[in-house]
Amino acid sequence: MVRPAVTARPALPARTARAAEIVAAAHRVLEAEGVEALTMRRVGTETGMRAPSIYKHFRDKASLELALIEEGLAELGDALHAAVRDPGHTGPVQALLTAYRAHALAHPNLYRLATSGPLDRAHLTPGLEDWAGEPFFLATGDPWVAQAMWSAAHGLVILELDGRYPEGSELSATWEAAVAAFGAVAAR
Amino acid sequence: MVRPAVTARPALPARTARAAEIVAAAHRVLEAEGVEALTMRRVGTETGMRAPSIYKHFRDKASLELALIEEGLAELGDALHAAVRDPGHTGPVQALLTAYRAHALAHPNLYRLATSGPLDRAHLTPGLEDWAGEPFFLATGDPWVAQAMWSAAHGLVILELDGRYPEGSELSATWEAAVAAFGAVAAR
DNA sequence: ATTATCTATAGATCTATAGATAATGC
DNA sequence: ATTATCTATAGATCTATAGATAATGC
Repeated sequence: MVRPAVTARPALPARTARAAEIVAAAHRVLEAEGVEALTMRRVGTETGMRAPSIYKHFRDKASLELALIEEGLAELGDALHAAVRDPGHTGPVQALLTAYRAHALAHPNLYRLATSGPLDRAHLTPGLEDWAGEPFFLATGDPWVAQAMWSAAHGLVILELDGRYPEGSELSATWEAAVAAFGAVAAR
Repeated sequence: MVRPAVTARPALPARTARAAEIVAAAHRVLEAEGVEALTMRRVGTETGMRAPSIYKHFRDKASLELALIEEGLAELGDALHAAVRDPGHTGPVQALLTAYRAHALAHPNLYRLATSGPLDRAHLTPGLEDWAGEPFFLATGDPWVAQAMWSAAHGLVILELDGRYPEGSELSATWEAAVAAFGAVAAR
């Protein structure tokens, strides 16, 4: 369920300056070179240190990745909340889907890391996922329509990022079809 | 675009008996143990040989994976064509989405391998992707609605396979919402 | 003769730890 | 004293090739 009633963005965990630098370096490496380049060695050199030193700031690679995932969800949530807050003349469903696609295409590798594969919820900032998904509830007024629309947006985006659409695809027409479909069942 | 006018399932490449055994073994390993278990060594032992021997039958690991991807697309296409051929009392949109989810959940690892990440189209059997997606056109009557619906189905399924839905999610309600949304814009 | 298989191994990674050394804080 | 860093390296893989040996086909 995409839950309503989450109002403010949950605070991400506090970090020392050095840990924040490492996360920023990892973010740069990931976005510029892809997830297969995201190694402790590469993050180290990007930060100006050796790989083993990172372990003084992060217990293991998974916890560094989790920090990136939280950044990704927070930034995605920011973009989506902004879209439903000021939907313009198009209506909230179209505004939300347009913002979703634009954000994912602008940060493809972080988007993929944050939304694909299993998620270690036990260590994720509580409420962050709900907060990021809340705009879908705000745009549709129904938790199940909201969840279906979020899932659809993810499907459209991830297939585009993975280069999965056959040649000749008119992605804008595909997105318009999704807007029409969910616009037809949104309660507001 | 999800193209119409593809009628018969394209024939998959011919294989020697040994190559077919290797693909079958790889299929078993993948489905039972996940993609990280799909190594040449593991496929070898499953076939009763050593890893290097596989290279007499497949040029490299990627071409063995491509064989699995083609099997996955062919089996998915079979299931979807069957659903639109005999939609029952529910109508084609619901029949198709129900079949899509059921097939993916029944073969999660092969589904993921066949639909996630980049695809080496240059070596894929021509027409196979189009044929697998054709049921979406048959169910909706419009190529862009079809492509949006296929993308949405993929999003719903991949998030379920990845354990991405928050606790308390009623996935059947989410799928019903998707059925309602695309049922509202389908031209037939 | 040719093909399929085997053993052995090159070569390329990666994560993470151990232990030494340098820098910083009280 | 404590913390951050370094070098060195253990340990774990994996893909793919080289070259020898066994099995099969004419």
